[in-house]
Amino acid sequence: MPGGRPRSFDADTALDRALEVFWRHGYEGTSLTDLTAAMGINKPSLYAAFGNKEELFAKVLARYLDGPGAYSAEALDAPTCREVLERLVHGAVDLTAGQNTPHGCLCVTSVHARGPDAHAVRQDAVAARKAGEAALRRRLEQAADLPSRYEPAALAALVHTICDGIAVQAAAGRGHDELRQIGDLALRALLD
Amino acid sequence: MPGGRPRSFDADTALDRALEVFWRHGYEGTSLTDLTAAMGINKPSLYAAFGNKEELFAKVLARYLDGPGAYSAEALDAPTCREVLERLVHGAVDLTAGQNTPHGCLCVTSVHARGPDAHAVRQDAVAARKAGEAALRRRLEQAADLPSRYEPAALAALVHTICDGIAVQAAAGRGHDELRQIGDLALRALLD
DNA sequence: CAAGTTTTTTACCTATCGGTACGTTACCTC
DNA sequence: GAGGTAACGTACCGATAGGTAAAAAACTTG
Repeated sequence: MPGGRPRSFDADTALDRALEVFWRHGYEGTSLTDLTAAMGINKPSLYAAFGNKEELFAKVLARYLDGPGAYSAEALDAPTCREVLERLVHGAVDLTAGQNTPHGCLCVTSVHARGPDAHAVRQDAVAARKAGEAALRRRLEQAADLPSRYEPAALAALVHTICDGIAVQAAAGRGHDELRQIGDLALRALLD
Repeated sequence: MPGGRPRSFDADTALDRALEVFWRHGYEGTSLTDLTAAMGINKPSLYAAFGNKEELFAKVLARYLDGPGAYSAEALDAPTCREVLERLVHGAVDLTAGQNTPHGCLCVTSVHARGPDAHAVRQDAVAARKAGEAALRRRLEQAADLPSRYEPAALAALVHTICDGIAVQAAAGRGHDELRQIGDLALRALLD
């Protein structure tokens, strides 16, 4: 029964192109023209495949979270508390100051999209951030080796705050190696 | 010789209104209509008094830095190293999660304005951030009580990173009291 | 009061924004 | 091959973006 002209582009690679653009220029700094140019499709194709700009961004954010941002969940599988935090901090540095990717974190830049049309987008980013922190808190609650001076919730919040700071620094132009040193210093202060 | 119609508004209070709007909605999320409405003047008056949107923002940023942001420079006058860092961190919490001001830091949100028309604005913000960190580094270099495990430059960078993280958390909706606890935990980890 | 100066107001400019109507093209099924 | 279906390209929509031209209004100086 179905038929119809087949799609001339791959939806996943198109999403990856959109991710690159949103990541580099932010939600508000990205126009539909930027998107269609990068994705290699026209506006009607974009709308048919992904909905409007907001919905496209939601799909892009999801792809970001379980692509480049997947380290954040995977870090929780590390055996020791120290290793979990190391992987989170080092992962944040690598993600936000990578060589072949835009600088900064999509989830952090999107929190700062505060124009009238960016409400939904900001909410999406805030929700993703809350989920990530809650996961870390649960991991720390069940840790046998958490230093006794820390409450899980408080440490989880602080670690996420430090990772946010790293993302800001990366977005402001600080390079990977310098950020790595900052991260290591933070880890030492927290755990030694 | 000079004469002319007198200005019907006060330039400084108009700047304060513009600051409130830019702070709340970001550079890219703020339109000239938003600005003129908040400032109580029309566009031609705005252009005559402050130049274009970019120049207005630069003036607003300067006003922000030595108004709400002045704590950052004043903190350096504290007698002890610990007190300097305390005042910086607590100041960041109060600034970014204040009751009567928008949440977040203008300087941090502006780093995330990455659209095509926001180049100059982003550069302004980055420059202000660099200056602030350099001032802290110099203060720590001349400190007699800097814990020996720290290099001044590295600690300055880390403290500013933590303050950036606090600003992000505030922009994402975390409240003042929670942020204060996060800041105190960071201070304890750094200095105890 | 007249001349000169500066601000204010209104109305408008072009470019671009996100989003869509519509006719054409390419495919599958019969 | 004919008919149905879905994506394609083009050309367009109203709204709004940042920015400005020009005349009316309010002041100072002579």
